[in-house]
Amino acid sequence: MPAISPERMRDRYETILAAASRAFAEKGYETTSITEIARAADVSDGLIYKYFSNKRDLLEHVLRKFYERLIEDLGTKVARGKGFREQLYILISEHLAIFVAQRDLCRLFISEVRIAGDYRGSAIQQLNRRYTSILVKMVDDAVASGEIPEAVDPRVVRDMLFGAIEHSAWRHTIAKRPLDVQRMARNITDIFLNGLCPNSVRANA
Amino acid sequence: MPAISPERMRDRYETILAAASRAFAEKGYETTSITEIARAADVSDGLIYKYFSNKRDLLEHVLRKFYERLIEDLGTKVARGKGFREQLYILISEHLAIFVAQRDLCRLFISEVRIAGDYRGSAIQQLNRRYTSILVKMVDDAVASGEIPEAVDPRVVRDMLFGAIEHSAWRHTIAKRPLDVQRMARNITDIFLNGLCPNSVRANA
DNA sequence: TGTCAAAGTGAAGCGTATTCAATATGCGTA
DNA sequence: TACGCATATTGAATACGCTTCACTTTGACA
Repeated sequence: MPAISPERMRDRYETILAAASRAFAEKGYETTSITEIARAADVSDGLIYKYFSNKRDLLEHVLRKFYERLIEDLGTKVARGKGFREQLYILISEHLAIFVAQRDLCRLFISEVRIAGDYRGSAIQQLNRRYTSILVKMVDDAVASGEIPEAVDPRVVRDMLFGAIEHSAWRHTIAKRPLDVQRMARNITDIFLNGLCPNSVRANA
Repeated sequence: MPAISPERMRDRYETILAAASRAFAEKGYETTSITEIARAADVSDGLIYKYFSNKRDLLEHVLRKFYERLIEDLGTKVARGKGFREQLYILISEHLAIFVAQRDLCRLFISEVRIAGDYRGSAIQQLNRRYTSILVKMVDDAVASGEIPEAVDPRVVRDMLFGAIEHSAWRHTIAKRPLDVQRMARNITDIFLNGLCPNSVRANA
């Protein structure tokens, strides 16, 4: 016999989450206080702790919601491409586009999630796995179909590619410089596909 | 007419800096308190604020010292290589090696420096510029000598390469998995030089 | 050896996350 | 419709950590 209907509780949860999302995205995690979030959601400070175990947990829920949508979107969009080369371009440009469309949440994710000591094994890491596995599968398929050499390790490609994209986008994010998604996506795709010195001997040193 | 000799002040400064460096590297920035650092350096809490303007400033001095040594080392080591390909391999493997030798300070750098709102224009960013300019110069020279095509934008390469290296190393850092520097350096160098699909048509979409 | 500018102290101030005892609310029931 | 009670909700108290500041100690120099 609950004191309140499940719908209302769901409402409260969503309201707090939305308020936190807006505040964190706008002002950053550290500089946003629980009191501010509480005011924005029109609840008391204490109530937040009935819905979330602490401030960090609140952040995690915010980013989880954000990430979940991303995965769906990327999966369907990449699936439309035919062949490895086209799919790679789509993945890169879509990933870059997110940095433009959701700059503040991306900044929040990169600056706050990474540092968490408990990232390993966290729900967010699970989501990251699913997100990046889209690329890993692409590379696996391309190796199987002979589009790219067997020597290529999909996990190395994954780390390199997402690192390259995020670092490139990050620069524009903090500089608040506009980011030409198409151009950058073409640049990155080109280097990944063809390298800096096409047609040269493999392996060094 | 100073109350104390400059040497002794220098000593105090170094002692506090060393204590902070150890503590931050070991426990992280947020979880280390000023009181802990003060105790480790055998001074009072208040004195730290005579040498550093605040906790963040203390962190910045720690990372600056760390970075300054890196720049010197990388510059001289890369200069030993002959030609772009060899120099690129050296740069990548040396950069990766730092993550192994100085794991904790690297983690501190990546997790704390990036997020700072005042990163742009900071002393640390200046150092980062100098560090990455080693690669930019390499690429400029390689373009000039015809080793790589003119179409390649050195700044794109810079962002991609350092992003790729750091992301790859980061995974091993947080997982506390050992990192095979030679192998990873060869993998990364190979993909950057030759790409995933060697000998194919340029540009997509 | 005395002076005093500066090094050094540490407790108080302040801001914020978190807890908890008290209160208000509204669902289920008669 | 009204009552009982589980629980949603409150907000003041607590805890903790950075920072300040009024005061004390030190030691270089005359």
